[in-house]
Order: sequence, then structure tokens, then C-alpha cells
Amino acid sequence: MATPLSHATEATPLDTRTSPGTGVSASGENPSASAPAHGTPAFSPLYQQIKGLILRSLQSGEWKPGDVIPSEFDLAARFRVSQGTVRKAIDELATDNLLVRRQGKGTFVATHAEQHIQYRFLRLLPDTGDLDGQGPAERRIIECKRQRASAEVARQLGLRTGDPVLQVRRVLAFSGMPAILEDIWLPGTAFKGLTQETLAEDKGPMYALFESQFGVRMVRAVEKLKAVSADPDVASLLGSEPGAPLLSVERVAYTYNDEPMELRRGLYRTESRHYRNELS
Amino acid sequence: MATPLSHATEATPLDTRTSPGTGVSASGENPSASAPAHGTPAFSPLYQQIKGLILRSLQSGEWKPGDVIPSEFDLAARFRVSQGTVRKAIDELATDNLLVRRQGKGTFVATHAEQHIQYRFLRLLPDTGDLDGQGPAERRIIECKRQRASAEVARQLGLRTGDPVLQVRRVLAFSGMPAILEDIWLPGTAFKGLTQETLAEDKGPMYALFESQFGVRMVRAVEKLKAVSADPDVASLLGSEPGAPLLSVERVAYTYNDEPMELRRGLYRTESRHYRNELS
DNA sequence: CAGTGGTCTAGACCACACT
DNA sequence: GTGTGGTCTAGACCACTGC
Repeated sequence: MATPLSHATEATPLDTRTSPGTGVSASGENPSASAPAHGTPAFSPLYQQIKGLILRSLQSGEWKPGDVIPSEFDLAARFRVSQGTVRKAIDELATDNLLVRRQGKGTFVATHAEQHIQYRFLRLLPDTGDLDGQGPAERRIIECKRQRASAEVARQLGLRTGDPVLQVRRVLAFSGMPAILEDIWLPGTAFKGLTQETLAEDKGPMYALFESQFGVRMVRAVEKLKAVSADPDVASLLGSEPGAPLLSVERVAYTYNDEPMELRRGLYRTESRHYRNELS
Repeated sequence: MATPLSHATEATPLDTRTSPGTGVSASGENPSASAPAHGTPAFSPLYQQIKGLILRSLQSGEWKPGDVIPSEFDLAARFRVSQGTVRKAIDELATDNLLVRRQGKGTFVATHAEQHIQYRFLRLLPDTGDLDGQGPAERRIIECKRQRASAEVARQLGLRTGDPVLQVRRVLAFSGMPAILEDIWLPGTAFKGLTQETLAEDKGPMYALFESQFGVRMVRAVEKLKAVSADPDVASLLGSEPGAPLLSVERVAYTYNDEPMELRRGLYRTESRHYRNELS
């Protein structure tokens, strides 16, 4: 499957100047002629450098969500390090939820498509412990239009004011009861071609669609929660009383390399549901 | 400091029946006469068993919050395994925030007393990125009384209805502006002797007080968030309008062994602050 | 300097999945 | 059986801390 040692440009770019241990510096005289690529300040442990190289392959699309990546042994040969070092790199990527190990089968690129029981980023649960005792959410797309980024949206997405963005508004319901109103802003260039029809026809998580149709994988997200009052139009969309308390969830989602790729503002009805969070 | 091999009862309680590798089964004929202690179903990797033994020492108070634990080498000798195996056990305990490694100094029992910049479980931040640009919170204890557990409180704390509990109500303020109203329920037996005076005089995090005065270390917590409306008495305590939206945060905090030791219900004003959460 | 955790290697064997 | 990740060991050297 993999062809170790054939990746000449990747076989020797490792910075050994600060790598402890005997193995690498003894395994070959790397003339260190290779440039340090881009933003990497180098001077990091070997396994961190390996982690960076694997990350680069993930970003470049060499391995796509759901794919198996080469075995630890193959990667060790390719990068000219020991299997244990590759293992430590993969360990960290696995705890970051970028890779998934499966004993006896291999290591896979994580995906939102079949991520355990899907909807990894949705934390709204019924107060009764009934896990998804209501079936999947029903989606209704209210609008989907291209527009120019406001100063605020541009700031959060790392764009410039006026850059093209796509705005989506939708309502999620459980058992016919509206529960979430979401406004979503996406960079226009990366999501060129996304239409209301595409969204409406799609089943499954929106982040899975982003992966398969636009090659954008959301890796992590930061949310800011507040309690707000429903204004009249929001109330009518959610079927609640004007002035009713709603949980506001403002999320910025990032793809590889901490690049923001989505701004989302959700308003959650929490009369019979709650946002669950675990602290440690 | 440590006296390896002197802990006869701990030197050979490891279940080697399913331990892979050559080292352990070759290092001594453990007659497996030792009983499996208590709830441990055994049949786990060696490092998991080591993790359990370390955990037991943490629970028993052999090593207290802030203490250094024996070096990896000493622990390896004590448990009759290799240093690498101890290392993997400590790795997991460190990612669980039970232990903290410090290069060149040792491995320490985590504590809420000087946990980075304190208040590890408080997620309410000012909307302006000014990290604690307002100084520490001002605390005002409103009441502190012993009572009997309601059915609901008993259920959440793993007690029986009517068992003695301690209830505390307090207000936290920033720059003189009330921001949080908290009701806290604690098991009466574990916190015998906790008085309003103790709480009022104490500076620093409440969880640090729990550690030093009652030997109770909170390890993790689960929170349920909702948006609610301020009722009149809450509003007056928080200085907000009746009916104003508040963020309700219901927390159950656990000590070692997933034993619930605190139920806390906070009401947060979120006009100029937000609850921050990171998803991955 | 000695002692600690941190990194790296090499080789062994186990547990699991597929064929 | 073959190949994968998972565990375990042993020994080396590096980086940091404090005596």
C-alpha cells in the first residue's frame, strides 16, 4: 500500500539539531539543506516534527476523512524514525480527535460522517436522560444567500470587511417541536457552490457535507454562551413567547491549522433540554 | 525518600494473567494468591493496574494535593514494573488532571490551590478578552445552614432523602457588580464543621478550602446549562430586572472514584460576560 | 553535581481483524 | 496466517531544576 522511502523530500526534512537520543543523528548525515518549510519554528522534539508532517498530509488531502493512513511501521520507514516515535505523534493526533485508532484495522482520518453517534459538536440534550429518544433532528432551511461580510463577521472569520460570505438560517426541531434557530456564516470562496437545495436535500450532519463536498473538515470549535430574550421574529420562528429566555450559543469552528471556517450563532430553547458540558 | 520494595503488599498484587510482554511473567512467579481487592474486575493492561494503584494512594491520602509523589523510577521498583509502564500510567493520570508533571522537579498531586491561575471550573469570562481585567471575584455569603436532603438533592449526591446536607448561598461580584448567585449543597458528613464564618474568612477558591480543611478533592464535574428568567428575589440579589434572562448552570462535582460530593446551581448574569467552552 | 521528567530506539510478544 | 495497533521492557541520552 505505502511505498516507504520513496518520498525523498519527506525522508530527511527533520531537524535533528535538538533531537535527543542516539538514533536519528546516527542513522544518516542529514546535511540539513532542506528549508524549514513555512511557519515551523523547528527546534522541537522529533515526534512533534512527525506530528507536523502528518498534519501536513492531512491538510493537503493526501489522506481524506475516513481513509486509512499508512501503518505505524510504514510511516516510521518513510520518516526514518522508530515506530515508537511515530506512535507518540499519532497518540497526540488521536487525542486531538484528528485521527482514530482501531486495533487490528489501522489508523483512520477522523470524520464527522460516522463520528460515533454523529453530531459531535451538538451538546443540546433532553432533560430526561433519553439519549436521542426523539430521533434525529428535523431541519428546515429558511434562507441561504450570499452577501458581503460585515466588520464583525469578517473579524471572526479572518476575512476583510466586504469579502463574500454565505449566510444560512435554519431551524432544527425534535418531534415536531422547534428547538434551535441557527444563523451560519461561511467564507464565500471555500464554499462556492453551496445552495439552499444542496442543504435541503442533504441528510446527515452539515459538517459531513462540508467534508465530502468542499473538503473542509472542522476540527475544533470555541463557543460563547449567554442567556438572552427572544425578540418577536425569533419567537415566531421557534414557536415560543416573545421575551422568553433562550440560550445563545456563538460558535467559531476551525479547520486544520486553526483557520476559522465557520461562524454560527444558535438560539436554543431550553425548557425541556439542556446544554451539557463536562469539566475536568 | 521512597523505600522501594518495602511495600510487600503492593509489590505483587498485579494480575499478570492478561499482561502481554515478557517482562512481568518472567520477573517472578506471582502465585496470584492476592485477592482482587474490591471492585476491580482485573484483566486489564499492566499500566492500567498501576494507574489504579496510584489512584488508590491518592484516595487514601498517602499523597496529598500539592505533594510530590515518588519518582517514576521509585514507583517502578515499588510496583516491580519497568519505568515505561509507570510512565504510561502517570501519563493518563496527568491528562485527567489528577497529577501534574514538572520537568526536573517531579510529579505532583494536582490541587485547586495554585492550579495555574485558579478557578479551574469557573468558565464565566468578560466579553472583552481582558483576562481577569477586573481582579478576583468578591464573595458574599448569604446563608449557610444544615438541613435534610430533598429527594432531588439526595439523588444527585448519591444520598438518601433526609440525610443531612449543608446548604450555602452566596453571591459573586466583579468590580462591585453582582454577577453570580450560587446555591451549593454538600454532604453533611464529609463537610462536618463547615460554617459561614469559615467560608467568609477564607480567601481563594472554595475547592481549595475543601481540599485543605476536609480532604475532599474535586476531580471533575458535569454541568447542565439552561436559559431562565430571573424571579423577583433572585433579581434583587443580582441587581437585575425581574424576568431578565439568566444563565442557569447546574453542576455536580465528583471526587475520586466518581463519587458525587457537591451539587451547585449557579445563576449567571451574561449581559457583559459569557460562558466559554471549547469543543473538539 | 545528582536527580527528575522527556525523548528516542530496538526488540519482543499480545490482542484483534481480515482473509 | 498475516498485518494492524497495543503493551512491555531495557537502555541510552537530553533538558531542566536545585544543591
